[in-house]
Amino acid sequence: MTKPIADRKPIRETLARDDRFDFTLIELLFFAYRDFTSDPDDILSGYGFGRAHHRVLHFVNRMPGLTVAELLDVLKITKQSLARVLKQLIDTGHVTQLQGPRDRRQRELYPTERGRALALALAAPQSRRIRAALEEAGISDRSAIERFLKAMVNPELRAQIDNLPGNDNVPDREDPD
Amino acid sequence: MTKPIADRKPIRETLARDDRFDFTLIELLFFAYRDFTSDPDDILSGYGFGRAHHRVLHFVNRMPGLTVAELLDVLKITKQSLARVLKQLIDTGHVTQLQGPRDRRQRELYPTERGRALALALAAPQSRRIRAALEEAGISDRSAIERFLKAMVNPELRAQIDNLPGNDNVPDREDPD
DNA sequence: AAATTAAGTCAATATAGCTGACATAAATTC
DNA sequence: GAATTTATGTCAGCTATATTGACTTAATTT
Repeated sequence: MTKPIADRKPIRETLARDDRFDFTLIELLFFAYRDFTSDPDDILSGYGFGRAHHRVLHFVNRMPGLTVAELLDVLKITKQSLARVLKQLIDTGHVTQLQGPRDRRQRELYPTERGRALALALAAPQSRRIRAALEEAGISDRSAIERFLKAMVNPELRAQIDNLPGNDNVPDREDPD
Repeated sequence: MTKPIADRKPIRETLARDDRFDFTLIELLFFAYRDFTSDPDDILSGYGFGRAHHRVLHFVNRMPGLTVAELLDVLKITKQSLARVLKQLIDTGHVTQLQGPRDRRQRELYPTERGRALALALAAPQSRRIRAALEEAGISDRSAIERFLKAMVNPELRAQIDNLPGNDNVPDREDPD
């Protein structure tokens, strides 16, 4: 006997239709997100940057002056992971650090002109894709998409989304009945 | 002069409201997808598996008998990337290979009982999250979410989605007017 | 018989994340 | 004022996931 690795008999049936599983939306989220991120990925590779740089650049542009700790909290990565990426963005003149005015231990992060331009260049194709999708899909109630995606986020993190500029206008659905 | 790295002057203004950019949906997609994938990630780490194993396992379960080449085409990764992950799934008895009946060069991939069970265990929390989100967001027209996500996918890949079992019922919107 | 195809494998590389340990400076607490 | 905590930065090493390129084997097609 080689190894008792259970039963290797092949299952030939696909997954049955089952109310407990939503394969359609699971797969749509996978494919949609993959193509959604491919637009900026192509641009970034020209700079030697990756998706990690994009995320840092995006939030530094959306929340200019946020501290390193705040950025870590938004991205949910470790200080060491951020370090390399942030250093590259600073070295290439996309991001600038300023000593915190109240607490001089803090480093406030700001985009430079160059960093702002790159952030917009990355957001442009993603925005075009979203706009085209809303139109093609004939979405009349855009807020339904926003409510759904927001409800997919862990509840304790939703406040963070509201605190981003221009996002406080999407209430968590306060029961309109 | 140190290095002419353009202008390092910090930009203190956040990104202006601008019709050309959809920061709200860009960020919602980021946060929603991150939390959506965190559910299976936690389970997978207990097996020493990662997200790559999840994707392979998922599609082998959804399309039992698909060949290695077909799987590569769905995942859009290289043969060498798949090799390690697939080998681990086969070694642990989650996936089985059968020689193709027509073309004996092909290897048809099937889930085992164990692989089927794990695929369902991974789909369960994701499906629960989706169901809760649809409910919390008060989505009356679920098909709008499906149409939007599908329209986010590159057009040439949408046929692939239709070919998955149970998905041929979400037309690309053939202009209902 | 020759060319092509499906799959597998070897080696090297890149990116993005991780843990743990430690250093520095500034702020807070005792 | 001394001790502790906090914010940031940095070193070293590790893991997972992907890449490219080169090559092999076996089977099919031309």
